[in-house]
Amino acid sequence: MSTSQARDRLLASAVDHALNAGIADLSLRELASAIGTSHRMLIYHFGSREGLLVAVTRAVEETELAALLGSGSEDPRSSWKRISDPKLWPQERLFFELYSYSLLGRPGTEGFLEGIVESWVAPIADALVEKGVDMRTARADARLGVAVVRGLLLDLLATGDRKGVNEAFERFLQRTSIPDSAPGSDASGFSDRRVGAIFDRPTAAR
Amino acid sequence: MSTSQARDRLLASAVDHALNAGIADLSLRELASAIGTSHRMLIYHFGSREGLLVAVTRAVEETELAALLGSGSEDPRSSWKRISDPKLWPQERLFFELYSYSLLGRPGTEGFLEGIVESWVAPIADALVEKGVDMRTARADARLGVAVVRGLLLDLLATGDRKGVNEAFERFLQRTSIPDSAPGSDASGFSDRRVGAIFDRPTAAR
DNA sequence: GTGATTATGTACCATATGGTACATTAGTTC
DNA sequence: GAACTAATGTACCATATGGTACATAATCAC
Repeated sequence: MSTSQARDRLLASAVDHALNAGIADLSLRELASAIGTSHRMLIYHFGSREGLLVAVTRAVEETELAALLGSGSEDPRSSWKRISDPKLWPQERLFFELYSYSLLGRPGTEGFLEGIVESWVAPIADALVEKGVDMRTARADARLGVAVVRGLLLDLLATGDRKGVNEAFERFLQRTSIPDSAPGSDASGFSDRRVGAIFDRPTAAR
Repeated sequence: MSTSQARDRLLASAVDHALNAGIADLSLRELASAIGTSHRMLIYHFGSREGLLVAVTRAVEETELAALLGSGSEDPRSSWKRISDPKLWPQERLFFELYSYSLLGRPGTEGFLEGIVESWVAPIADALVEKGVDMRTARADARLGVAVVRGLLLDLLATGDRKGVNEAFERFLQRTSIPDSAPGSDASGFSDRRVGAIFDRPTAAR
């Protein structure tokens, strides 16, 4: 195993290829010839097939976190629009593929599930707490929001029906805020007009 | 390929084994020895590895529909309680595994996505419409509900944290103006007496 | 019982796989 | 330019895989 530029390039290519072809039944030789190298080189740089899987898994993990938490504060519609953009579909498909491998304990993907919920929930919940929502409710709401996003992404990837999925997301928003009516009549953090708090990062302190 | 009792038994065993071990990297020989037969027999009864995959996929599909839509009308809490029962986890894990394979176009799982959203959404939406919700809203709400369930299942499978996930689901119910379950006054649409409709497999909007 | 169909066992094959041994080239350091 | 290390190529190996050929047993029809 090595840590070099060559390795980095190879990894980038490998991830890129996995975005389109998946990673399940990918043999070293297939992958190698697809990205213009030899299976010998993959083993040289990653130690083994499993080592490669680990590397790809970590890369996807990081990309996913970055991509889905977005940059800074956004209103939820913008967040959703960005997240549900077809350009990200391969990334998300791969995410779910690795998710299921990890659920099955497939070697090389062990760490993938660690914090896969918490790393999204925590920042969202924190933001809600800052708005005065009690911690318990905030966490439940955040967790629900994450589930909605992931559930709708699954739908979107399967059906490709952006319109229908967007309407469902819209309903989620409508139901979780009290548009224009008396604030304070709902204990939910979502009752804030700026529902986007859900997607704020912790660092986007306000 | 054949259609016999022997085949049925084999299929049942295969599904059962797949529930624990997944189906991705399952070789015919592994599976065969695990369920007490020979890889020769699997090929005899299913034609090929892919044929076996198709059979298993279909079985999982059916089981999933039956298991998740439940029997008869229930209030949403009961439905969720049943669906999120640890006994069903292997089933659901396999469901998500096949979901991701199908997303990747893996041979043998092609049909899996067909109606994978619609077959759940339609009956729920119908129930909502019968309660006076307009069709468009009903469909959006139903779709959201399906996403919530699947999203929370993903969470549950990864974290095993029933308590936390249950709280999130509870928040969903609270927000959907579903009053604390008075049976019959259930506006969630998760209760549906016409379960048979489920099997009229409407085709998905792809 | 006989004959046919179904079911299973044994043995094999061509192929692909992950991994290794060993040699060779390209770069960098001194 | 010599010495050393990183990078790559060639060739190979043991193993596992899906699938097949062929023989054999079991089951059932008549």
